[in-house]
Amino acid sequence: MRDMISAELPNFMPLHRQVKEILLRRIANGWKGAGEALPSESDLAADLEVSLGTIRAALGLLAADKVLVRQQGKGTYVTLHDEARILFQFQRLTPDAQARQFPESQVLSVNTEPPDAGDQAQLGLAVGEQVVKLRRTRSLGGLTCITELITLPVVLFPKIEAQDLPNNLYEFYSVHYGVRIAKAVEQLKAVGATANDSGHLGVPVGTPLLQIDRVAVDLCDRPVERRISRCLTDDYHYLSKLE
Amino acid sequence: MRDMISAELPNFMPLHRQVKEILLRRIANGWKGAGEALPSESDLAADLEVSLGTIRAALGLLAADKVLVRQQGKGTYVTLHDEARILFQFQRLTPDAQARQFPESQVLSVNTEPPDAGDQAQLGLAVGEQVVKLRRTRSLGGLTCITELITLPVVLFPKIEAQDLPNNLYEFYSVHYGVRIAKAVEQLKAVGATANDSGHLGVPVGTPLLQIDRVAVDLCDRPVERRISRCLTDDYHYLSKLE
DNA sequence: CAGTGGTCTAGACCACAGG
DNA sequence: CTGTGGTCTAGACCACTGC
Repeated sequence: MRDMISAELPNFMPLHRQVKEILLRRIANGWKGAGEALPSESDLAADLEVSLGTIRAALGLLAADKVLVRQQGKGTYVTLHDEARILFQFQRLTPDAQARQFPESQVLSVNTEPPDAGDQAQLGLAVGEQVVKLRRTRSLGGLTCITELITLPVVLFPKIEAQDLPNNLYEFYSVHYGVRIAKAVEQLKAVGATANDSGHLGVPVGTPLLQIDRVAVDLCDRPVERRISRCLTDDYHYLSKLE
Repeated sequence: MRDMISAELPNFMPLHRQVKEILLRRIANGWKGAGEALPSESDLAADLEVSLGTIRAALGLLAADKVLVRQQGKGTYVTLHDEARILFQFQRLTPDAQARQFPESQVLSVNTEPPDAGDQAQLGLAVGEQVVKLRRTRSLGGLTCITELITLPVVLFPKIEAQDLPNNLYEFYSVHYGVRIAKAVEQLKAVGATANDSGHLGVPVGTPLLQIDRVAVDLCDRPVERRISRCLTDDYHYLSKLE
């Protein structure tokens, strides 16, 4: 078994970490789709020829990374990017007085363009590589409060201009392009509304907005989406947990 | 053993969770101070009459919660709130072009006052309970870029007005008042600079600032500090990881 | 009922720190 | 060298799910 693992993954690691990486790689390659069940612990243990405890450690790590969901008595499933999960993991903007909710979206335009310097760096693009820029506005509780500019490498998302884009993009990426968002890093700043923001949000130029510059990565930590959101925060706040 | 645990902690939980809670309670009560080493795994196992694996699971949970730090070959230690750790866990405001650094502080005033409605709710104060309000400014790389208002229940921090307050408050709380900050929740908004902000930061009234409203809790999840920071973000950003 | 994941145990061996 | 935590194993029993 150690030999088999070494063949699949040369570098040294504890066994349970190696098992984790093997399973992660398999999942990233489409071995099991979102929502599908993995084989049982004992089947996996037999398959990979390691003990149950080692398999459990690996599955536990993947569950902690939110790649898998485990349910006693049922099985282990590949995480589904349904709205509830997106809301929990990625939607940090919350109404001050109510529960978190999924924002509605209105697409403004979709264009293939050359990337700017920031896109180039954040998405790790090859020289000359083109990107798709998706502009939209979003509303929470009926009030338009976000302008959004989404940048995607055209290589990963061919012909996305022709598609009908839903509200929940991460689920859409997964279903139509096999691109699964695993996590993201956001940089926040306070900025003044531009003329463009002003028109869409109905506030004066210079109004303080919360700008969120997000880079989302897939299961293998490759950056696949950049998203700049500019949000009105009079009745909303961004929630951040430090633990 | 089960009976002994039941005596210390009546409600049902898996054994390793119970062990975790027992150790957490002991630490919160000053059993071991910040930086001190815990007994070895086998000593703890013998003491609590559970298997090594169970002790390891409990210690692993506490390490994941950053209450403990484990070092192979040395031992298990209560987490120390040194600058490096504070920087890593609580200092999310980062220069755009440089590494994270610890901000310098200038104390403006320290006063005992009645709490406002927000303090009352966020800190879970008893009716009529007084608070200490600490106002200061902070600078990163020589430039004053943050105004800060810190609110503390006077019950937990008696005579703090008379103390000389250092830059690293969380370490100070731990050493002088036995209050150990474990984690925090922050609510972020974009706001316009007030006349007060304007004076301290040297920017026009209305300049967009990032307002961070933090409530920090101790090991037992009791809120112990509220802190409202208003930050210039021209050359800084707030880093948030979604995982 | 059978099959799943959840918990607990006991014991072995390894890697590392420090005298 | 001893003692620490880190890893791996094997096997037992429990709790939950769904037929």
